Amino acid sequence: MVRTYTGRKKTENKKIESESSLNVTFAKRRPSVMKKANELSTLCGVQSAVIIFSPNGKSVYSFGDPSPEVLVSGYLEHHSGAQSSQTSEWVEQFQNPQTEILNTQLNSMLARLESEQNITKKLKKIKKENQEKSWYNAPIENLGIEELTVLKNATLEVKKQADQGITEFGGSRG
Amino acid sequence: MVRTYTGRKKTENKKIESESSLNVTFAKRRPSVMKKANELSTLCGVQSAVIIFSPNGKSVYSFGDPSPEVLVSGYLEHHSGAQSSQTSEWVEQFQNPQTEILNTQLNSMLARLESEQNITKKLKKIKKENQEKSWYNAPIENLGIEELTVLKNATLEVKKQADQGITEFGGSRG
DNA sequence: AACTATTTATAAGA
DNA sequence: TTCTTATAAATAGTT
Repeated sequence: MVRTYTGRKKTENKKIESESSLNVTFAKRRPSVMKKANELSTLCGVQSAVIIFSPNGKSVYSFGDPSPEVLVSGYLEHHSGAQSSQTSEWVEQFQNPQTEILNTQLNSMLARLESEQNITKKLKKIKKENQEKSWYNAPIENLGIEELTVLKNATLEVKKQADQGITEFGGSRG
Repeated sequence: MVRTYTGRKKTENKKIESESSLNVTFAKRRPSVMKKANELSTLCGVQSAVIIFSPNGKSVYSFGDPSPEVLVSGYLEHHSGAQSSQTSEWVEQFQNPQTEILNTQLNSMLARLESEQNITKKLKKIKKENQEKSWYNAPIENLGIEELTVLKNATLEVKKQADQGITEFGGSRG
């Protein structure tokens, strides 16, 4: 048989023109970026977050260890205080006097946003999805990064709520 | 000669115990995550951001197309309004009535923080680093993700300021 | 810090 | 579009 298939070619460095292949590439690469970030967090015990918008800009995908919002908050806070002294040294910002005040308010608001999230509601949603898809019974290796994030966060939430006597998650059993 | 080297072993899935090898792994993997995000942005024309804290938590590395702050702002804004309908559907938050008000204030503050950054100061810093390292003369392929980000952002800034008659960047010539 | 054997990630093709 | 496969990249352990 004649074999015309030659495997992947070397990388370009510009936007993919064909919209269909662009979407295919996006679908393949987006989970990989998040997976890599997750591995880095796990292997090195560091906090990381990834935020990616879809090609049409209408949806956003995020990964965060801890949650993206918490890490984003920490990121903004970090930039308000001591400057990092390594690679990101070139990021010069939030240095004006008034900024400190603004940042205090900002963090306060982020904290309020955080606390306003109803954790119980979030857990109900997760539980509902569990019943529908039962991905939690699958081998860890087969889970997507989103499911792993849910699992990790859910575990933390459940542990947190367990201390308060709330045990709604995982209560269903036939 | 006897060859005892066997190449890389299969992956684990837990935190690296040895602090030294943890740092080595972090140093190897962090740039890769950012490179992948940058490729995704370039190839697919999408917005993305990565935020990674160092193992000691004292420094933060970031990549953003556009800048991390802008994208973070967009991310927070996105979560305040319409819910994404795809993979990140499970992210339920910022849904309370009061949240909308908070978020408007938040975005307003972020905008102020943005504008308070002195772009000229940033460009001076970049220029100084250019003179010290001259990475801008190296082939694009050899540049790290941080330098590429600087280059990209600097290009945009210069273009923006050029419209205003400000041309401080790139003014030195022996 | 530089070097290789392998493991992963993927661009195309079927 | 999902699956397959050759090849490009990433990287763990070694030196």
